Amino acid sequence: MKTRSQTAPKPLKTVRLPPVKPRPKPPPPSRKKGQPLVDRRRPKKPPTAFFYFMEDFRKTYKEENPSVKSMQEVGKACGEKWNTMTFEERVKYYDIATEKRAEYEKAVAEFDKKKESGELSEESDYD
DNA sequence: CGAGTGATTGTTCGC
DNA sequence: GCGAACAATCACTCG
Repeated sequence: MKTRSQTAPKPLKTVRLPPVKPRPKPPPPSRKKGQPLVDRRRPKKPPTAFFYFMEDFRKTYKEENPSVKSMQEVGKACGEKWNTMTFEERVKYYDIATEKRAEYEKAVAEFDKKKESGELSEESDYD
């Protein structure tokens, strides 16, 4: 047990995320044709540690509460559990999220590169 | 039949 | 520094 660095889990460095606010044109999810829409536009924001936790929590919750239908209740349960979780447990998810963000950063760099190349000049046409 | 809604926290950007 | 907005999930609901 080395020093329990119970400090706030924020070893995250500021990564340059592309502006997600100005959504020029949200691609219709109905477009099942062709490749996943992830390749069409900028990579979406990676899920946060909380979401990774929810991903696992979801299954457990559904198994213990098969009567639950909407995610709203699960979301609440997740938030409550998340707050009761210990720092060490949360760190596990933080670590995943951090790693994922690194990959995302890379994806953005590549995406930007392609954009300049002209491959993704624009959404010429979904079809 | 299609797309939005709702609830949770985390992360990031703009000013 | 704060506010706004978006990330996944999935039954339900409106037009």
